[in-house]
Amino acid sequence: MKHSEGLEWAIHSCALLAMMPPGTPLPRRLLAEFFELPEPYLAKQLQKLSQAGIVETRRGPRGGYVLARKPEDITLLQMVEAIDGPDRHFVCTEIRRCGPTGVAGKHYTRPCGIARSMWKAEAAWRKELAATSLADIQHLGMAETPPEQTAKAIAWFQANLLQGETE
Amino acid sequence: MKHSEGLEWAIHSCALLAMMPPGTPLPRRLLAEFFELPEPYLAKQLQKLSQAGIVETRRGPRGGYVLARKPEDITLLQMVEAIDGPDRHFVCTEIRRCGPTGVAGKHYTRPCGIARSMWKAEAAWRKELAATSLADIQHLGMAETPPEQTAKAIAWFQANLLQGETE
DNA sequence: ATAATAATGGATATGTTATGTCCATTATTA
DNA sequence: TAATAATGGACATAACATATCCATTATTAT
Repeated sequence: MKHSEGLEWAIHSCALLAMMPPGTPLPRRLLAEFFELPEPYLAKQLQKLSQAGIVETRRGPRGGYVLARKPEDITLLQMVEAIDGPDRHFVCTEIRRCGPTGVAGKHYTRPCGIARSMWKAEAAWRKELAATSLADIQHLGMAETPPEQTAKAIAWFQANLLQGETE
Repeated sequence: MKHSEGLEWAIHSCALLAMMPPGTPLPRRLLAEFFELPEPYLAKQLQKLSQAGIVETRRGPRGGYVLARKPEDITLLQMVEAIDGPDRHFVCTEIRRCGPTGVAGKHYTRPCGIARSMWKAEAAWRKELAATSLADIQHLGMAETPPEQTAKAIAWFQANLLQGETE
């Protein structure tokens, strides 16, 4: 029971896109290089973000990924559901109906109480995720990123992404 | 990203143990038969519950499993952690330190904000689980179990568990 | 138009975890 | 002493996450 590592990549990718100057698509190759991630698999995660409408894509030269909405309007829950899917974590297989004492399904009017209790806890989790936006995460990130890294990152993007931009 | 099916079995097993007359150990064979579950694999789940101190075991004839505490004192969180482990679901691999712009680990004073946000949501989930006891679940279960099933269950236990008890 | 760039989506391979089974051992009761 | 029942280790299988590859489509610059 743990989240896929791809989720971590996806959220960090969104956080990075949120820091880019507006209207500057970031190609997958640079994203993968920036985090030292395997590009083909990262592609799968970005595809899911794209299909979920969280990022938009621009094909061709000078293309890449951009956020589809303002960071304030992208929640952690949306990113999590884009990658891990919308399904509940606790699956009820209705074992209460099985065995020698089970009765016909129609006699069970409500979902099993165990499932409902588990789902209630999941709802609390989702609520917290829905209350956290990419802007909130950005804010946390700014406070904790070492200044050295920020400087290096700016220089790196200058060299790799924006080279020739001003020629 | 979903819970193991064994978790469902474990919680239902505890709920069943909670309904047994006090001091009556329920052997694994009957538990498995009652829910139509594969006994050897159910054994693994019960072992975890036993190691976590949630159930106690009695070996030998007339042995089996009994709850180690009153249902009020067993929480959903304890059962979940017994089966799925205590680890966090979101694992932070610190990819912020990777790549061409990462700096030495000592410069990062706090855990990554993305991880902290995910963990905050998990804390809300755990809090809800910790607030739900086996007694609460029992209460929900009683309200939703068809009377026919209750009758069949009592008869079945009379026939299988308590036979010869009063001879 | 053409060449180069970049995302898409399908197919496939690999590795890890969950699921399931088996058995020898230990503990307990009749 | 024989039967019952949990324990824990070893092992097999199935499902899912991770990873790679490639042909295709879309776009931009020349």
